Amino acid sequence: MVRTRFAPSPTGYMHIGNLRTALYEYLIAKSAGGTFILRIEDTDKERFVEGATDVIYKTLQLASIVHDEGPDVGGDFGPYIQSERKSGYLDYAKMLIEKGEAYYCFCTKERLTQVRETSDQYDRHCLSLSKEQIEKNLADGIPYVIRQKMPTTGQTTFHDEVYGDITVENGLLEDQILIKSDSLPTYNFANVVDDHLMKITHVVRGSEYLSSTPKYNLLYEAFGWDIPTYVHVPPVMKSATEKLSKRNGDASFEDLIEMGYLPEAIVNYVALLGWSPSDNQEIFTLDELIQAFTIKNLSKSPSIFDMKKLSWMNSEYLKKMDKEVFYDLALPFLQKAVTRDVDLKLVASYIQTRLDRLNDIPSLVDFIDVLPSYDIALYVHKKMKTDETNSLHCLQEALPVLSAQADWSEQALHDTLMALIATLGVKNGQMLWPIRTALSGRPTSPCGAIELLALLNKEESLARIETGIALLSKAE
RNA sequence: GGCCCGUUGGUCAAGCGGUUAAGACACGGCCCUUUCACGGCUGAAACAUGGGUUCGAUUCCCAUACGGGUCACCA
Repeated sequence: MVRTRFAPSPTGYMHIGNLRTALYEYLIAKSAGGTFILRIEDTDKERFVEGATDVIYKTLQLASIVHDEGPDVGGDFGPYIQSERKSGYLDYAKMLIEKGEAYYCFCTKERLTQVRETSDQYDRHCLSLSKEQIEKNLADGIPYVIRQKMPTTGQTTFHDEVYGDITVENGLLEDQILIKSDSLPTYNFANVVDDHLMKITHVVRGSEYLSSTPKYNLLYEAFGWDIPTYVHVPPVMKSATEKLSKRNGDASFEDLIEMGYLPEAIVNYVALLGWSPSDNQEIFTLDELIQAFTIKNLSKSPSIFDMKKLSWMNSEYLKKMDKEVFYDLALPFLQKAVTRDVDLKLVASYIQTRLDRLNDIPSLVDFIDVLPSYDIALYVHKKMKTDETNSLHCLQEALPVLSAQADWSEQALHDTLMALIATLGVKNGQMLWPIRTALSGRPTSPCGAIELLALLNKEESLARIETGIALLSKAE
């Protein structure tokens, strides 16, 4: 039975790399029919941020990465918040002391900084303390930490599913602290104990933990516990040399949502940053990801987050979306930009295929409310064979005909204009391009001249065409 | 600095000793279209460098370069 866990520390910010790690953990579990667990690692009191756990719940929920066990949903291996498991860690550390694998250390911080000036490792000063001295120190209430006793010779080799076998010299490993002087466990220690107690089979985490993994192994061995399968994943980068981070002000998952990206699109994109399927599929539902996911297709090297490709993927999701669903999503954005009485459902159908993000909607449709001031150079279009002069002419011809038009339906407008075009002997574009321009005041619009006429009402259409005529006449 | 890891087009990436070195994003061109977009077609663009091993290296080994990580009573 595969069991994975996502073990964030609540800092109030869920960056993309974190999200991806959670996703991979989820996928590894689910692709094997296993269990995905959420555990909150809050052993650092100083870094605790109020409400940060909620950010984690919210993000996972939005991303549809649902945990089977966790602080909010419970489970057989709780509590799932480390600060609530506190007493247990000390007992386990003492177990190690009895086995001779760990020892009390009473060194002061001052002494430690002094030691570090001449050595890059702790000098094991307290390892040689006699039993009596230790008892006395303890009885006197002298603050202590508990350190793991590392072997000084030999090597430790561990296996990682993505990086392969990695070997390090034991002599390089410091006697790391297991229990801090506040009696709380360090992250590394709490991790090992909890992963074992929660029966975690696959430890999935960022590659920055690769260097400390030998220490983990030694800890498992000291306890006589089974070593889990390690899966280290490379970081998500902002550029070749910078990681994506809060410090750099880079977008978090929540920020991306706020920018108008769909959670499914973000999850899909992020899955492909560092993992690839055996075929060339790119658009995946979460279920399809579960089906397709394999650890062996995980990449070793860092990947740069590309907003452009995310945008593309988001537009793919938008395009595939059911019309009604899209309309519901788009409506608030449409209403933000358009107050005129037009068929917003129709507008939504025009913009659905030409949109990267929902937030781009207002700038696409705000011309409907107010005709922007524009340069008459917009009337010049080489391919349409239009210039200021023939544009003016066509608009002048169209104005009376449209004024006389009673049926303002798209079909009727189409027939009328086509008849006019035939009468005048001009090309379609020479009539339609100027009208489109006069109505939108923009180089591009979500639809063509006829759709625009029908969309805006007769009065407004005629007024805009008159504005166009006036502008062009002035230039003559 | 020691140790560990990484390096295929601008970006994401496939590749697992013999390939015309896939595909996607972005970019250019063409077609379609009343604009833009969508869609279709198409173009340019890559194995960090140097040594080995081998009949043959992008693939294996070793150096070098560059980049990253790690060396805490932080996670």
